[in-house]
Amino acid sequence: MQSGQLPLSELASPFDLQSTLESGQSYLWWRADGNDYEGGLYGGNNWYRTTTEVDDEHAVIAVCQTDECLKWRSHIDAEPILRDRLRLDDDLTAIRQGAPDDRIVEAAFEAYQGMRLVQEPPFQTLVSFICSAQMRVARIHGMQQALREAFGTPVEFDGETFFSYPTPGQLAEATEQELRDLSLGYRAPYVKRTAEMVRDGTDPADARERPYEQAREHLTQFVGVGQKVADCILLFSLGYTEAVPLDTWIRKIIDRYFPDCERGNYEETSRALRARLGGEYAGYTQTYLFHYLRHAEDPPE
DNA sequence: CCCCAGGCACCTC
DNA sequence: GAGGTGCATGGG
Repeated sequence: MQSGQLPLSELASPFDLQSTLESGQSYLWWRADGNDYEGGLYGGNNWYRTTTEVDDEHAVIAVCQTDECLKWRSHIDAEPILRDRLRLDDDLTAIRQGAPDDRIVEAAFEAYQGMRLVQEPPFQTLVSFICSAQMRVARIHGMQQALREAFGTPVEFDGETFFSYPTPGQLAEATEQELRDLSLGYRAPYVKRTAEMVRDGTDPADARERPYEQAREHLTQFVGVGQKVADCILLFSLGYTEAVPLDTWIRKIIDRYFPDCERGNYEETSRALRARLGGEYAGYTQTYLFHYLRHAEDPPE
């Protein structure tokens, strides 16, 4: 067992673990108290866990934020992985300066200071967002937990047994009925067929070689992936910070705050909102707006 | 009973 | 390419 502490004072910008992991970007971590996505408890001292693979070995990573630092425990040296997956080196000040000077954008950045985009493993993100279609955040997370327990590999950690996220091969071997039994509904065949594609050599990470809009188009070859899900994979896994996924919440936000960006189809509306939100880091701003307006009781005009 | 959730595949035209 | 329809499940 290894452990470490990463002083928050060494980061370029503030950091907030809970909003980063519970803002609907990633469904690949779970809280030690089991109270995922139930809100409250802001202020830290919750351990979050996930798994990773190093040289075909499965490892658990546990992380907890205190007032002064990010503490971690793991089978491996987790610091570089945390730095990467939680984008600890992002300069939020610069990102915020590139965002538009709107009341609603200011309020969102102010409400969740320190929230980062995540950068999660491509296949796991791909499956997570196939499951996300017409589904609530808490249930998407529950589905990923169910997939781990049904098809992942057991990993011992701190005297408990956890499960790795299933590999493409492990998921491809699941039957459609087994996936339906986990309440995946009509997404079950999408997950199975996509897992088969990845197992057989089509790598979602290959999208990285392409410019943004071509990368989005490339990802739609996977079954169950349309433009919106493709944008989520680009934004939350492949480092395309300009990607702006247009889901039901963002469409409400467009109606209310950016009606001039509505262009009647996904591609053009996305392009207009991307420009409106500052271009290069538009997806960062979008993620703040999404999280803020989904929880705000009394949003400003 | 209704409506909705980080939509997509498939079908017309 | 634009526009409809069916699709699973659970919560409010």
